[in-house]
Amino acid sequence: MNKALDIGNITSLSGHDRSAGIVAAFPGHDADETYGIQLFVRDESGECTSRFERFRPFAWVNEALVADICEDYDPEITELSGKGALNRLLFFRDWKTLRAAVRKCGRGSGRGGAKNGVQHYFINDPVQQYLMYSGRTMFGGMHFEELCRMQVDIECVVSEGFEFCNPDRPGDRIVAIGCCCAGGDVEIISDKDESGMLRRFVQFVRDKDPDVIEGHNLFNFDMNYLCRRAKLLNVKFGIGRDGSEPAVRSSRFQAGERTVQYDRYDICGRNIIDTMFLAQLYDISFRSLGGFGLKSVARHFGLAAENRTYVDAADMARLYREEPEKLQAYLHDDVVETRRIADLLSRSYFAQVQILPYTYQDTAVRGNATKIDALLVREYLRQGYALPVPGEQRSFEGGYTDLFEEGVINNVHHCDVRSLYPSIMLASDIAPENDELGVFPGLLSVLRDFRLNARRAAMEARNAAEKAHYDALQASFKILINSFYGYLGFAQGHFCDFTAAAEVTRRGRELLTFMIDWLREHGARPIEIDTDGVYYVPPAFADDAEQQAFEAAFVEALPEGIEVEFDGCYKAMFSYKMKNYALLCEGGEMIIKGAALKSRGLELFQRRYLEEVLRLRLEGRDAELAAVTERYRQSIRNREWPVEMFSKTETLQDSPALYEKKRRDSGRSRSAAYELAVASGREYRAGDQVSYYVAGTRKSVAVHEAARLAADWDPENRDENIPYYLAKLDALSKKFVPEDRQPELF
DNA sequence: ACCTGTGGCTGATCAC
DNA sequence: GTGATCAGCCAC
Repeated sequence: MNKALDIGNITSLSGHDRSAGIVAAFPGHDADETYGIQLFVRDESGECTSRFERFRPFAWVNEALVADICEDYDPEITELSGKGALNRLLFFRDWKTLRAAVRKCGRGSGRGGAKNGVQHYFINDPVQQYLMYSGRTMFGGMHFEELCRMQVDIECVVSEGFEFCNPDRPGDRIVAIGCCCAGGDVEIISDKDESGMLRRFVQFVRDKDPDVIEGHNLFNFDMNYLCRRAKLLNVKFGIGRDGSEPAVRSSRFQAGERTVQYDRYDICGRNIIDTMFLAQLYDISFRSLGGFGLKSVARHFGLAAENRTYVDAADMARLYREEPEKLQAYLHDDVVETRRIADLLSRSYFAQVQILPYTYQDTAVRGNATKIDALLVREYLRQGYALPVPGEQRSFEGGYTDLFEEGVINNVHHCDVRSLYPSIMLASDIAPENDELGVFPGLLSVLRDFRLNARRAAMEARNAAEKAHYDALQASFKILINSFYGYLGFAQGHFCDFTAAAEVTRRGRELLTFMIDWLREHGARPIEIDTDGVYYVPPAFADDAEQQAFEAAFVEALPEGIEVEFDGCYKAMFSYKMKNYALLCEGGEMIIKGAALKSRGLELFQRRYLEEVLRLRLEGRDAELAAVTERYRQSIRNREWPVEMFSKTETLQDSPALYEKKRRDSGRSRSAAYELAVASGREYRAGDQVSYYVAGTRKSVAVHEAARLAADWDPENRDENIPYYLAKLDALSKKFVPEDRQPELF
């Protein structure tokens, strides 16, 4: 281990107890019925030892509430120092008592902030409480390869006459369970006797005793199906480390603007990692995934199983009867791909869990601002300081975005300020006003140094495993570092500070304005700016030395603590609107940015058409534009495309039930995706995607009436709306093809 | 029960 | 038709 990366002495970051990694922890009682936590710790030999530690769950309250709670629940009281409103820590004899006491404090979880008069706060999970109080972390000191990981996938058949799986329908059933543990072979459990299969699966989990169970869409499909079948068939699904069955509750997972409603399962002493969630989180930063299904994700990362077998899901029942070996091969490939995707995407969460007072499972479903909050709260707790209550929310101004030139521009350079907001916060000492211990700036600065060290270690790594380890480490830190600014504006954070957030962005805008002025004064032409970067046409340089002198002078002109990176030279740029542009790289590669140019809200044919048009324009081949438009027109008229080309995929932000409620209560407009979801009879929930196309023969149709599910497409009886799609193509062509290059109308 | 932020573009719907 | 509004997606 690189010495510079020993986080053992940075207590605010690593937790204050660096003893061996906990692989599992769950609440329980010892022989004399005292409440506590059962711990499983794996030593260097890989052996797991278990021990019980007494632990009293706790809650923060304001002193005014103490007398009232003491009356009924007899907590032990610790006075906390400092100015925060939550200045007493109450320890209760067990979880049940804590919950009852908290209920007495009033409604909500205590995160409503001062405006709601909230005077208490508690962490609603005993294991998380234990981690926060003890300063320990899950898997501390372990390597990713030492984790015992298991992958699961199941195949089901649907009763005759039904289209969708329903585990509560006796005629439906699981026909095969594929699982793989710790890099071993894939095991397929398949039998005529479904109860027997489930019992064998339970035994498999107990034998292998995994720390983590991974699967693609595991929460909303496989776990759900397995548990419900087990219940229906009266099989005890005791896969917990204490032999208990999984617990389930409805929860929400947020990935950027998308909210996914899911059935959260908790297996005692184990962690569930859903690779579909990880893929969605990945896509927030990269926006490159075509879809979130297993096959689509595997293909995107180049991880598809060799000689992959493909099976039509609707054909599962026949396969099960007639070609079971084909079904098994298919399931085998699914499990292999799931494992590979998890290998790639879960490392960063493994790196995080060694720092955060969270379980592994929580680390992979909870947001960044919440994680920063947990780090701050843990340090205040360790130092015996009171917690502040969040102040009242207010909105504030963001980054500076502007556009100075439109159209095709040759020889465009780009520069950006390295970690703009973190740099501003550190250079100008901007921190939450109520952070009296100065933990926020301390953490930020430690994390930044630490990340630079991790990045260096990754570059100097001697083997692939070491490189992967340090890469995951530095990537996780980067995400955490970038979340510090967002945390200032996060209304539920105990240390949020909207004035500080506004000051950060104000200085950012000021800096960008200065950069534009400098570029103009030195003969450059700024084209487009967004928050922390500028696209510009540099002045004509006689040679490389002149360019270097220009860039050095620019760097020199910037304030202390602000670094600029020159990170791109492009042959051409098509500047369309703010946050919307296309770049042609020196090597011929094209980069497209912006909702207007590459949104999933555009049908595939529109995205393809735009790609072709933008490339021709960037390469100065305008003469060929008319032919491209004409070719797309012909394809629409002649019905040449598969349905995927002109169908649209939308994510339901609300459940169909909530949509209908909003329509009734607040006059929400109709929307095709929801109307189709409701009409389908299938159970949709928030976060599900709906693909549809527009049918009919008239150009102007109400989309919500003319829309059809892509799944119901009949290639023998094509009914896509030709005038409607032609009009869409024409609208696009009018926007991106110059008038003199439009094809002649027929 | 859960939740980082603001800024910008587009298409669909709906009242006028 | 037109403008306002909203939902969805994207940039940073």
